[in-house]
Amino acid sequence: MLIDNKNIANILKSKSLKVTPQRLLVLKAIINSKNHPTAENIITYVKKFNPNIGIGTIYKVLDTLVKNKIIQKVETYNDVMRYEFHTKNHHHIYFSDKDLLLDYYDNNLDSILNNYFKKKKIPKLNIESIKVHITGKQKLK
Amino acid sequence: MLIDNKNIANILKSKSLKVTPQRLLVLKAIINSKNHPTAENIITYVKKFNPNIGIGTIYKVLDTLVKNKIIQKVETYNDVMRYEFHTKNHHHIYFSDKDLLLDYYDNNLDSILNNYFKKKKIPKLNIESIKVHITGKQKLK
DNA sequence: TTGCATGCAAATCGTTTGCAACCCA
DNA sequence: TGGGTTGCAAACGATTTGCATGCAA
Repeated sequence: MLIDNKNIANILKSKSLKVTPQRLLVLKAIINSKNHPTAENIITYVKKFNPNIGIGTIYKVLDTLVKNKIIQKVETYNDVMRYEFHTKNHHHIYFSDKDLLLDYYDNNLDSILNNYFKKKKIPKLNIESIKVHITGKQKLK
Repeated sequence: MLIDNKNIANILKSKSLKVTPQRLLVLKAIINSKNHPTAENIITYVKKFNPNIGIGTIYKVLDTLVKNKIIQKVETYNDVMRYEFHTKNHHHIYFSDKDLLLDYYDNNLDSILNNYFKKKKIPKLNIESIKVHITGKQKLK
């Protein structure tokens, strides 16, 4: 998918959100980011192109995007929020030695898990997503 | 496992940590808690038995316990820390409609995943744990 | 035009820190 | 006794809030 401002504007329009330069910038920051930017990462990126943008505005935009399911919050072990573009199901690999979180796509794994939980029903739960979180350290050699 | 102060003291001693009333209380709060208490939950519990304990002390005790792998931090989607007693590998079920996080034990699932990743090596990664995170909503009927 | 969005600054709140007094081993 | 631990209060830092102004539709 090629990303330009028109594409991003369409994402906003599809949710009946007003298209503003601030929202375009914030959303572009997240889409262009390789790995789960923190609010601080996003602020740094956005300020390069619009130094006058308010921090509060950025947080409000992030909140709006999350509420509209355009982006989502990522679970973390420390206390800063990370965000990612809302995309198809994927898993996470966490390098604990580096506090680095990578996406991991594996259709094969997805179907194994889906089949497993299709058979093994969990009482009173409608499953919406099944994600695997792998923790490890970098192999040195 | 029956838990009394002697058991908890032994956990601390096994890590060569000094046994103090504050540490006993904090650790007891976590062990007795059914589901992943926040620091605030722990503070409330502990203050019932020792109103004079300092908030800073509680955070320092939590930090010490995490560093000694007696407890661990739990990944969350909001910005408060949650803790759990360090125990054998388990998975999490998250009820998004209630912000409720439950433990899920499944040896069968564990071996499926371990076998899968034993075959499918991930480059440059020494896996330490594989956890499944299931998100869903409560089934209404 | 009009209501939603922005910029700004103050406020909030969970967590951390520094240090003197304390107390477990 | 001595070094790790505690209590306290101030500091910190990420995020939120309120409000006047601005701007997209």
